[in-house]
Amino acid sequence: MKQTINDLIAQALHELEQASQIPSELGSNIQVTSSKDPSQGDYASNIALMLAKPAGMPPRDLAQLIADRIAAADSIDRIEVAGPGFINFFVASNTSQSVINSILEQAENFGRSSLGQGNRIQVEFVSANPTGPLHVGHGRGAAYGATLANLLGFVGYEVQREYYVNDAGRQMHIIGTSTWLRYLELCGEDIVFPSNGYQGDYVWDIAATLHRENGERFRRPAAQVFADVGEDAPAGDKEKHIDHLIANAHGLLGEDDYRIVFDLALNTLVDVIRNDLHAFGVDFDRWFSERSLSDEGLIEQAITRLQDNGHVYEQGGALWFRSTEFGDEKDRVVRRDNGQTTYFASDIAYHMDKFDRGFAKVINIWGADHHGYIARVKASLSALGYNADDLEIQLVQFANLFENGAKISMSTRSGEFVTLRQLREDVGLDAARYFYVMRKAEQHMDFDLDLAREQSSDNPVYYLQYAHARICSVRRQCAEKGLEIATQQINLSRLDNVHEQALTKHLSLFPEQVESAARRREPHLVVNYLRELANHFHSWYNAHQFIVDDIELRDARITLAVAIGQVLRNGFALMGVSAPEKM
RNA sequence: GCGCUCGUAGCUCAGUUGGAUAGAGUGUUGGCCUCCGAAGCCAAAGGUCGUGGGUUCGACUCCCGCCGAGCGCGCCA
Repeated sequence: MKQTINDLIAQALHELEQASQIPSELGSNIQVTSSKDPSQGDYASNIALMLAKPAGMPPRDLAQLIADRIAAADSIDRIEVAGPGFINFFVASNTSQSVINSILEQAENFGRSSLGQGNRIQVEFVSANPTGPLHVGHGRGAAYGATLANLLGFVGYEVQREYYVNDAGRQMHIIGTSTWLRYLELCGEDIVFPSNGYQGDYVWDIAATLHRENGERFRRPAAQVFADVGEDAPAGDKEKHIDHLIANAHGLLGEDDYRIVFDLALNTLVDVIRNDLHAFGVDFDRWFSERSLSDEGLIEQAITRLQDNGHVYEQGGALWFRSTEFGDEKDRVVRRDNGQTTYFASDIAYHMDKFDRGFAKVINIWGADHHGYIARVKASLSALGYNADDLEIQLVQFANLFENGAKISMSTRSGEFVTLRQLREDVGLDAARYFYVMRKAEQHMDFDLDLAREQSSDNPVYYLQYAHARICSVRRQCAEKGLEIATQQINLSRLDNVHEQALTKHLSLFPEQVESAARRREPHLVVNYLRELANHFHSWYNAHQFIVDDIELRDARITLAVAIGQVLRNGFALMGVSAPEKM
C-alpha cells in the first residue's frame, strides 16, 4: 500500500514537472508513513513540506497542488491536505480488509519477505566462557540473539547461529584446576581452596563425576600440590597462587591426565550450557571451538597474513599488530614475548575464518562491556583485506538485577549468581523470553527478581497470550454450539466499526514491521507491534459480540479474529513464546 | 583523563531515515460481567523529553558544551 501511494505521488510530481508547475529535478525522496490518528487518514506523506523550499512555494499550496494531481485509484477513498502541509490518504475499506484474506492464505508465512534474498548471514551470540552455568545476565543476549536470528530467517536470510566456545586460555585452566582440587578433597586430601578458584557447587559435581569414574587415579599428596605456590590472598598474590597451582597440576598429572581432567570440566560445562539454552528455546547450528583455531594452525595463518600485508612489527620481544593504522586507539600484541599468542590473535583468526566461510554478513552480539574491543577486531579484518563493514556488532547492555530492593552482583567465580535455569523455573519460559526482548537491547535495564517471581501472572506476555486464548475460546464456543463458520465468500465489508477498521489497518502493518525490526536489528519492535495488536483486539472483544445471530456478520467477525490469532502466532514464533489455546 | 552506551510520567520503558496534540505498562482514583474467558475493557490524573546553546518550515530525534549513570581503556580471557 505504501508503495502504491509512493507511485501515485511520484506520478503526480512527474506530471507537475512536465506542466512546469513546479521546478524540475527537486530530488524527490518520497516518504510515506502510516498514520497513528485515524482522523489523519491511513497513510500520510510529508512530500510537500520537503519540497516547499526548493520549489519556492508555501507548503500547503504545494500540497494542494500535488493532491489535486494525484490520479484516482480504486484503493484510495479520498485525499486531504492537513496541518502544515501533510497529504493524508484514506484507504478504501475493501482494500484494507483484503489483508484478512492474505493472512488466511499465507497462514504461518504471512509476514515473510525476501529482503534477505537468501544471503547467508551469521549470528554469533551468548558465547559465554564455559566456566559455569549461564546466569540471568546471559539471558538477555540469548533471547535477543535467538529472536534476531529468527527474524532474519523470516525475512529471507539463510541464518547460521553460532556459539564461540572459549575452551582455551587461562580461565579454563582455572576451572580445570578448581575441579581437580575439589576432587582431591573428595579423595580425602587436606586442601585449602584458592580464593581465585571457581567456588560454585557445580565444581563439586564435576569433581564427584571424576572421582566416580576414575577412583583415585589422579590423587596426589596435598603437600606436593601446594609445593612452592606461595601465599594466597589476602597476604599473597592470588593470581600467582592460582597460576602456580595450575603449573603444579600439569607437572603432577602429566599432560595426558591433566587433559582428561580439563576436558571433563570443559565438556560437562558446555553440556550444561547447551542444555540450559535448549530449555530456554535457544539452539545453535554450530559450537565453534577456540582451541580448534590453534589445532588447525589458523592463528599462525592469520598472523602470517597480517605480516605479509605489512601490518605487524616486533617490539620488546613481542609481535604487535599495527591496528592504529585502521583507527584503533593503540596497537595490539598478537604474540607475547614468551611466544604464546594472545586471545586477540585467536579472535583475529576466528573472524578470518568466519569470512572465509562465505557469509555475506556476520553479526556478533556482545555484552556492552566488550565495546572497547570493536575497533581492534574491525581493524584486523581491514588489515586482512576484508570489508570491516560486513562485520556488525550489536551490543547488549547488562540488566541490573535487584533482589530484596538491593542490587545484586553476578560473579561466576564466587559462585554467587542466579542461574538462567532458576529464572526460567521461577517465572516460566514465556515470561522470561518476553521480558528480555521487550526492551531495546542497548537500553540499560533494571530487572527486579522479586517482581518477576511474585508478579509472574502479571507479566505482559500474558496479555498477548490471553488474546490468543480468547480467540481460540471463541472458536471452541462456535464448535460447541454447532455453528459452522464459512471459510469462503465472507462479506468483510460488514467489518465497519472503528475497532474493526483499526484492526485491519494494524494487521496490514505486520509485514513491514517485521522487515523494519529485522533491518534495524531491533526485535522489540515486533513485541511492541504485538502488544498493540492485542490491545486493539481486547478493546474490540469488549465492545462487540462475535457470536451473533446475523450469520454474515458472525462469519466476518470470526474470520477477522482467526486472522488476528494467526498473526499473533507468527509473532510468538519469532519471539520463542508459546501460543496457548487455553490459559 | 580518554572512549563507548545512555538520561522521556512516581516506577519500568516505547517513540519508525527530523513531522501534526510526546505514548504504553505498572502504580493511584473512578466506572464496566443475568452476554463469546474480568489474566480483560473504559475514563481521570500524572511531563521544563537531564541542562544550556546551535542547525530549520519543524527537534525527544541531528551537532556542540555542561551535569549525571553504567561500562571499557592489560604482553588477562
